Formats: sequence, structure tokens, C-alpha cells
Amino acid sequence: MALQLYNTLSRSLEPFEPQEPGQARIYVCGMTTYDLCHIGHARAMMAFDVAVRYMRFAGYNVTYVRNYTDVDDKIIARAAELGEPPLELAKRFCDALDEDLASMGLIEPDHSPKVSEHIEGIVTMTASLVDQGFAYAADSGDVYFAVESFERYGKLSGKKLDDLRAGERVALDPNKRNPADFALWKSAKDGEISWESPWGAGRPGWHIECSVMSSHHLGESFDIHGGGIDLIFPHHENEIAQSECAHGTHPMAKYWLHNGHLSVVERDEAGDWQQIKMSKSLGNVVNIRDVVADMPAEALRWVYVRTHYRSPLPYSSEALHDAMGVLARLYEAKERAQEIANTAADSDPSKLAKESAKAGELYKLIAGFRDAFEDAMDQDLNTALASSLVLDVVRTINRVSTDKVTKRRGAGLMRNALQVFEISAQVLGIGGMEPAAFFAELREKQARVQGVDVAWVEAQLQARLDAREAKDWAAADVIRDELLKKRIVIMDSPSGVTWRIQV
RNA sequence: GGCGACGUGGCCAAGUGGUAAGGCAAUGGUUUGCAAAACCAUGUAUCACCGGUUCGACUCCGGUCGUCGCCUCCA
Repeated sequence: MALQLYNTLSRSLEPFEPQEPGQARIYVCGMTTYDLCHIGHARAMMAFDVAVRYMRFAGYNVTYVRNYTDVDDKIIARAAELGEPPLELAKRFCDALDEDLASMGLIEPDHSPKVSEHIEGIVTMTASLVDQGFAYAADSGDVYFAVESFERYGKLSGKKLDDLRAGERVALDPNKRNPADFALWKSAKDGEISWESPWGAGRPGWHIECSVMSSHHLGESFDIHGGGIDLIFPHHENEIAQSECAHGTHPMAKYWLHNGHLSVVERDEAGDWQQIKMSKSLGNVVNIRDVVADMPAEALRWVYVRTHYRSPLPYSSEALHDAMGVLARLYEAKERAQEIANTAADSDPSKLAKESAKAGELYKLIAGFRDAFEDAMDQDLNTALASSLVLDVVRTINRVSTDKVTKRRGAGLMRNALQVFEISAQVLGIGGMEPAAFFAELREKQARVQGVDVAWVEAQLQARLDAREAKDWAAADVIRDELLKKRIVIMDSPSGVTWRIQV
């Protein structure tokens, strides 16, 4: 099977057929950089991160563009509040965003254009729309796109101009011919950041930058345009209008992909989930850096990956804790597989599979893994299914790791099994760490979160080890119970003692 | 008012017409000095409800109820 994507334009699943075979061009609406990136934004970033990773995995040569909107009303307002030049504020948050996304293991786009660097192109496209009669300059110095001039207006969102309840929620603007007309260019108010234009000093409207930057990097008609579900209208609808009118080509993009929203949920007194709004005033905004400071970033990725990108995602700290536990199991399996791969003798895995039923089970699972994984991802990037296939392998590795035949001669088999983690790491961004590094990071971060003194723990562990060597089980157990009270769990194994903080 | 999405075991969550993956939690067991981890076993799921199409529907169609999103800035 080949990749199929759900296209918002047709509201159906379509086979992915890029304009140029083997080459995929994708544009994703990034962030308006007036604040830190929170886990809701991160979901969108993750959805398209995985999409691009998978397309590359599947053999496409992908050109991936994700913009920063660094000129915007909210940025100007925030900058005024803080007494900071708007572009400096935007730059600060662009850098913070880069840092946060890198900490989550997101791949970098091939191009990350900023509005402030494309003003000339924006003026040119706006002028072209005015010249062609698709836009008009009002006396105020604002330039508006005339939605009635574009017959396909509404094709993405399914909205009809007559149905839009103009003026109901926002005061009508007397400068506009139709209330649905939107600004391509906004005249500068006193002291605002502005650029010169044929219509006087001003700055770009909200939607035009994406039309300009996408065509700049990907051409007038490209393959995939992505963003959050909330952007369908008006943002993407308006992008289509601008681009297709300015260029006289269509479609602007063949496939429109939209990720569902994340919502924060908490348990109420009855134990039922209650949806709560993530907002500054409630003080419950969860930023990427808050999460990544407390645990390995893959835990957060796991939360995203476990739900299909188009479904709503209920987020809770409980889900994040579950994810940490699952990842620990995954890395323990990887560690077991590595140990056998490093210490066992080599033997043809197919022969081993005949000698031991357990080895045979793993052999079979691994042999079919890549196809099954691709089938899952081909179904509109079904990471929920794909990730559960990884867990199937994890369970089977754990089961086989006690098998005598495998322990003795299973190096080859386990090397094959380890490729599953490589695929998972490549596509989902999960499972690529060295197990020891994962556990060290988990322990270090959780120790800080829970206020545990690592040196003290190590000392306790040594004392317990001494007691155990003396077979003084009672003393050893007292120490273990003491540690457990501080949520430190001890795990004895033939290769030594490890510990973990209960999450 | 318009457009759209969702409702699957205690919870989360896949499911591409042929009676339901995976995860978490729970219980029992194997293992362990005892634990932890791991593994094994255990879930009668009226797939919101009511009709329809079909040999057969969680899956398609219509309706009802409920939750949510967009129509203003929003990932």
C-alpha cells in the first residue's frame, strides 16, 4: 500500500501523489512568536514532524518549510507592554522556540522564513492583487482582499459568504466592502513598526505572509499545506484566495492537512475527566520547557504519538506519567536486546527460530515489522497503530530475553530486533537513545523534581549492598523500605542494582 | 443560525463491511532471600440511542441525544 492522507479539501482519504514523483513539498504554519511554545502548539509541530520523517523514511525527497510569524498584532501589543522593540521580542521567542523544538527532537525544516524578511514579496503580491482587481486600497491606507472577487472562496472550509455572521462578534469595519474582506496590508498607527509601501507606511496583514513565503520556497503550487484545525478558516481559506488569485494557478496546495487540538483535562472529585481551558489567567499553561525539564522529551512525544494526529487529544499529567512508564519498559527491552546482541554467540536467526519457539516468535514478528509499520503509517500517518506495533516487539523481546537458546546464540536475532528501535527513532523520534542515557536522564530530572539527593541514595544503596552480602536481609530491607518512602524503587538484577524514582 | 468533528471495556486509544489492536489500572501466577522490573493468565465491551441498506455494519445512509471545535486572534 502507498501513503494515503486525509485531505481537508475533499474531506476524504486520498492517495498521496505529489506533483513531481518522489518529491514532496510541504509548508506548515508555524507559530506567532509572542510567547513561549506550549504543548498545544507542540502538537501541531509534532504532527508534521512525524509526517515529514515518515515521508523521508518512505523514500520521498521532502522540502519542508515552516514559518515564523514575527510581525503581528499580538507581538506589537506585547512589545508595547514590555517596552521592547517588536522585532527583538519576536526574535527572542523565535530563538526560544528553536530551543524548545530541538529539545523535543523535532527535525529542522529546510527553510524557516520570517515575515520580517519577506516584506518586499508581500508588497509585490499585494500590489499584484490590487492591479488585477482582487484587492482594493481603502482611504485608511489599509489594503483589503475582496472575497467576492474569488469564486472559489470557501472551498476549503465549506463556508458560504452569506452564512458568515459578519458583525455579530466583531464590529463592522466601514473600510471594507464586504465584512469578510481581510487585510493584506495594514496602515501603521502612530509609532508602530512599519515599512514603506505604495499605500503608505504599514505592515502585512495576517494571512499574506504564508502565501508569499510558501510560493517563494515551494513554488506557486505545491503538495502539502499543514496547520492546526483552527487555521482552516479564515487563515487557510484566505491563503488560498490570495495565492490562487495572485498567481492565476490552482490549487495552491493539493493536500491540506490539519491536526486536532490538544485540550487539558483533569480529574474532578468523582474521578471523571473534566476539560479545562489552558490559559494564562488560570495559570495552567504548560510550556514545552516545563515538561522537558522534568522528564525525557520522548515521554511527551509518546503522548502525541499515541493518538491519531487529527483526533482531539486530552492531555493530563497522568498521561505524561504513563508515557514515562511505557518508555522505561521500552528502553529496558532495548537494553536486554543489546546485552544479548553483545554477549551471545552469533547464529543464523532463521535457524535459531527453528530451534526455539520463543526465538521463532520474535524472528517472525521482526520479519514482518517494517511492512506492518509502513501499512500503519500509510493510513493517514496512524502513529497510534504504528507505536503499538513497537510495543508488540518490546513485549516479545522481553519474553525471549530469558530463553536459553537465545541467550546463548541470539546475537544475530537481537541485532535484527534492534532495528525496530531504529525505525521507531527515525519515524516517531522515540527509542533512539542509549538506554543508559535515557535512565540517567530520567533519574536526574525526576530526582530534581522530587527533591531527592542522588549522593544520599547511592550511599544507602551501598549500605544495603553490604547488608545483603552479609545476608542480613532484615537490615537490607529496612534500607529498601526507607528508600521506598522517598519514592525510590530498587531493582536487583544479576548485573547489579539499579534504582528509579517512582513517577 | 451556518460549517465541521467526536461518542469503542474502569480509564486512554486503534479499527480500511465479515462479531473488536495497543497502553494504563486491577486480580491471580512464574521469577525473586523478600521485593521491584519482566513475563504468563484473567475483561460476557448491547462499539451513545433508534431506524435503514446488506447474506453480514463499530464500519455505509437517515434520524435522535450528548460532548466539542470553527464562523474574531488561535497549533
